[in-house]
Amino acid sequence: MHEEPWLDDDEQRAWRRTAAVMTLLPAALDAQLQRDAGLTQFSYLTLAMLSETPGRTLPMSALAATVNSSLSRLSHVVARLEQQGWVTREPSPESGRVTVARLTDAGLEKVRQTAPGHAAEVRRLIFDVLDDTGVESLACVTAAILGRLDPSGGLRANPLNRLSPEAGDRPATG
Amino acid sequence: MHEEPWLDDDEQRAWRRTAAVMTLLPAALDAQLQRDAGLTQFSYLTLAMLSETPGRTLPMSALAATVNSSLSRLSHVVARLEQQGWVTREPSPESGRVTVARLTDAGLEKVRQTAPGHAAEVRRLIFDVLDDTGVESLACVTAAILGRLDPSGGLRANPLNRLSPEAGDRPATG
DNA sequence: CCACATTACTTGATGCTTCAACTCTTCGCA
DNA sequence: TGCGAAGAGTTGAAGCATCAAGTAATGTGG
Repeated sequence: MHEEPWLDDDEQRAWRRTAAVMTLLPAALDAQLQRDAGLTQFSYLTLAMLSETPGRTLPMSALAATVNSSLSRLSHVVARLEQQGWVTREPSPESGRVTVARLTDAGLEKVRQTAPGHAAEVRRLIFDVLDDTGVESLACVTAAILGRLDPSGGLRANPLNRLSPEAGDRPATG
Repeated sequence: MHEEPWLDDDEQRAWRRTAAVMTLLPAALDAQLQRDAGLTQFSYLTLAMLSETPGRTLPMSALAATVNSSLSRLSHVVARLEQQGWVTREPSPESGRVTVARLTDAGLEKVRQTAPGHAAEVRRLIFDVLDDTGVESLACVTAAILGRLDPSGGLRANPLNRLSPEAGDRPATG
């Protein structure tokens, strides 16, 4: 913790660019998903996390932690996904106060259709412009910041993101 | 452009962390501004950009480019800022179709009160956990990504962000 | 000099996010 | 065993962003 709150020139430069990326990158990724799949980044991520889970089910709070969201936000989103037929909710047999979300077959199909295009956009916007050192830098810097944002590690710094093929799931484009 | 849309393990790791940062960092910065000043990051940025401009006035479209937003979004936000008494809008004398936004004295005062706390939070969440190399890495990586996001450079990759003191404006905390 | 496209901006509707309030269940504990 | 606290989840309202459509002013080709 410094005494001086202001940023020096290098920090200033880094911060301005970071702020611009934080504005433009999510907008670009959302635009692709909206256009090609009618999904937001968040609802896609929700489906994707379920698709990675054995049994394709997760309690709402576990899912919320996985996608770094509040339970309230997730509840609203899952309600919409349920209306689309991509997710169902059932009371857990194990505890009366937990609700488990389950990805339906239609939901899994939706993820499978959407994933390649999304992965391609992530590659286009991020990894196509970075060499190996750049990727390493990005991993380091974001790890450091995440440590500060989420000191407990309770929220998933590491959400599986449905951008690598499962065994036997390699798509035709791959 | 690769043939393979999927990400390898290193890219995967970098992307997951980046996605988490893009979720959590704006939320954290918004929380600080909301709590301490009743502003969103975006409305703060709008005020801050005006405060940096000679004459504290900018046409709406120039301001929109500066803060990386659509004109529509800016118009709604400026309407709210106008209601708070921090900004006024007047037709430009130079062209009948441009509206210039002007930061009022109250608006400038608001920025001055809000800036140090916001800068401190940016420092706490980002720069306190990065050494010089980390700052350099962040600047490089974000520059590369911005180049792809905004190839024209038309949107400001470089918004002045009211995080460095103006001459003679160094606060008591500095 | 007049139609037409373009630029600059606003507005209203729609949808997503957040916040606070609420229910229901389970746990702790006396 | 029974009561209060904490956990899990939902809901409704309010705020903010986005989108499509609209107005008004200004260039531009014929």
